[in-house]
Amino acid sequence: MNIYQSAEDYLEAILILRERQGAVRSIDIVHELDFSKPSVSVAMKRLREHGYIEMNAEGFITLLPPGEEIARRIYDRHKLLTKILTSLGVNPETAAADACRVEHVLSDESFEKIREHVQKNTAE
Amino acid sequence: MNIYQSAEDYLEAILILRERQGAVRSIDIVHELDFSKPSVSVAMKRLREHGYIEMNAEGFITLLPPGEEIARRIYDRHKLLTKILTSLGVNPETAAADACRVEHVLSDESFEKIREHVQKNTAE
DNA sequence: CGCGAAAGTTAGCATATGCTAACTCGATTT
DNA sequence: AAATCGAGTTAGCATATGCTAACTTTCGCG
Repeated sequence: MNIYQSAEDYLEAILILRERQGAVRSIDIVHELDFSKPSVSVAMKRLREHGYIEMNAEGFITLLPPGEEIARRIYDRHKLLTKILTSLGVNPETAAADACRVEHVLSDESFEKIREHVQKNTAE
Repeated sequence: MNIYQSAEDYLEAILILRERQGAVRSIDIVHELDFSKPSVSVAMKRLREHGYIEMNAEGFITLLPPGEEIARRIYDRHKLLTKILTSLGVNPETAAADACRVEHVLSDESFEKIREHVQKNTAE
């Protein structure tokens, strides 16, 4: 994986915002992640240059396939982690905040094992 | 908590080395963490200045109470995370590597819930 | 028309954290 | 004694990632 952790966060935020409200601009990400406009602007420039997103003349952002894939992967992990933590009794807000940090650093293998575990214990 | 993540790693490494071999010098940390000598030297200086460790004239390092507490906390978490991941079927090496990263970012609450879960499922 | 707000950008900066190069100092080896 | 080696340090650098200040551009409104 040759992408920065911050890029994963931005791509995930774009996906979340798209699901929530349809169209996504930089300013929405500013509010979602509580970052400054320049930080988001520079990050979007990087994502554009790497082919992860596209921005049209009005500033609306779309995920290109590589960006979509990363966003989806991270967001899936986010939901999975939130699920297992809340199932252990962790407060949903804390679980979501923890998921935001853990989603970037856990190996594929661990995610798969957690997924299997959740599936098994949800199937009942 | 007003300590850097890297400081947690260094303090944990000191504790691990102490348990493994008794005395600890900077050079041991260099080999353990696979960092350069200057990186470790500068980090030890910071830990010294913040009262987390002490170094005698020969360069031997001891954890002062605040450093010991942090090291112990992180190391406990490391072991707990490794345990739960391996119990889910994750390869021990992968589990340990994941634990190294997750141990810094998970909330106290999540750790406690994981601890309870492990205890319950180990008691049988 | 011209003012002001909203969105985006550029420039310059700060911090955490790693690195290499090059030095000191003491011990060991030739 | 001179050279070498091992440990530690300092100086200077690189990168990821955030920020503020200040600018442009566009658009709606009085």
